[in-house]
Amino acid sequence: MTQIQAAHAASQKTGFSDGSSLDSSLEMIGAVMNFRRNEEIYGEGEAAEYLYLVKTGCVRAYKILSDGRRQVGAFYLPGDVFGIEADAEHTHSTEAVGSCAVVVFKRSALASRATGNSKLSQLLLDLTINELKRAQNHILLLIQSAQERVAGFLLEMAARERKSGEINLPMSRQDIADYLGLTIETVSRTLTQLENNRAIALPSSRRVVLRNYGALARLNA
Amino acid sequence: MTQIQAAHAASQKTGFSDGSSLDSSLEMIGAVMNFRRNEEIYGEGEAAEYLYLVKTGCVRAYKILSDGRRQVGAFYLPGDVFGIEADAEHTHSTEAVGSCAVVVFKRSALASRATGNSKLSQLLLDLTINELKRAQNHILLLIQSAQERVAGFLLEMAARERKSGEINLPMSRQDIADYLGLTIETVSRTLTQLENNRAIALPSSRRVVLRNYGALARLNA
DNA sequence: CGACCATTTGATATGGATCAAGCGATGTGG
DNA sequence: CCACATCGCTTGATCCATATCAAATGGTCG
Repeated sequence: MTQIQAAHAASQKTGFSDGSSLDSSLEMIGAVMNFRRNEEIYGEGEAAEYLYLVKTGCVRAYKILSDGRRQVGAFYLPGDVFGIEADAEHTHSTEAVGSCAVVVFKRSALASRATGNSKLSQLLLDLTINELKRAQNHILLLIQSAQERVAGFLLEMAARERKSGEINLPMSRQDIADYLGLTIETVSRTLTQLENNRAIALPSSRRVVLRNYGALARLNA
Repeated sequence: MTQIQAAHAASQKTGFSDGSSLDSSLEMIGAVMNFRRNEEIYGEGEAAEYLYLVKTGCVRAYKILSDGRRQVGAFYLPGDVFGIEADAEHTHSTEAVGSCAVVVFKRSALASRATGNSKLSQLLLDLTINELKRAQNHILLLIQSAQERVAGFLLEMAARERKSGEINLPMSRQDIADYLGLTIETVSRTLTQLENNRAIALPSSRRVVLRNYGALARLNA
């Protein structure tokens, strides 16, 4: 299930019964903000008063380790909600990957839309469970080989982009490397290997055509 | 914060105001079940009607990949609640590491204890956020070197065991290896390295004395 | 056109996996 | 109570996947 689908499902289950999607509901109660490439949205450790819905562009959540290494925990695409990965404080910093627009709203503002507090809690729970599943899937990727990680990443992106066949990668090789726990060189080499195996085509470095879905899926857990 | 503390905090926040801890509250509404070493508690994909509270022993949550590799997602110790890592179905299988006792109760049974449904939702949300944080920490471990992973694992266990200084490992080297994405040989070698560095002592293979906490912490993110 | 940045490609080094053997503790049958 | 089998752990030797170091290529923007 993609995040968009999850959000819709969550809105169904939680009483947005006017037929509107979660994102259009939230859009009405929040302000749209625009961020430029690499601009910080919030920092790790900040109070987590707000939730965010990606309208356009892509957001990365990351941590910097004491020795300077960077760990990218997630990428958020249009329709994804982020900022839920916390109770009192955010556990990651977030930045715009490229220029992007997000809807920002106070957690507490949700209460006025949902009929009764339990609906709000249910929505937050659904979103958190989604985030947990994403993290569990990420863990699964990280115990595998470089080929398996890259294939898994491409399949994940393809599932989320929803235009089956071709993926547009908004993020750099370095972003992907830091997400997969690999180096930029290994990511690049692995992509060329997959291209040589006819599993994918790379019309440009940020576009990936899935040529042999089965071959990729076989590399996946 | 340990899971026990988290559970207590959760019970405070969610209205178990008679001063009892979460686990003793749950104990009253669930049945105690005993499991033998390696006995399955539930399987991946099963309906997730129940929640579980560890009374004694240790439980592992894991997945088996298509090629037979095993991924241990978490260890649960006394005071920990597990089974929340899911909405409709469990995302992992769970087994008793050694013989253990758990309190089992229906999710829905929580409602009768909590005063009003929102309290229940809040409790579930707190537990889920805790699980999410655990997963995020796990991700952080998996992008690091073998030494860093093992050191991080020991520190995590020490924090949870709460008898600072000495850790009792209920799980085998294979369990640890599958949790850390390493081989059993590498886990073993890394532990002996840490022993040679005077960071730990190993009175027996399942007992670890933390001799130089700072050295371990320096290996940690 | 030229400078800059992202990406690819190449050569080499290395950490952890793999293959293999030895060791120690625990339990079982004689 | 001892001899032996078994299991979990450690240690050793070698191999390989990925990191590291280095350079070339390509794409973008002033």
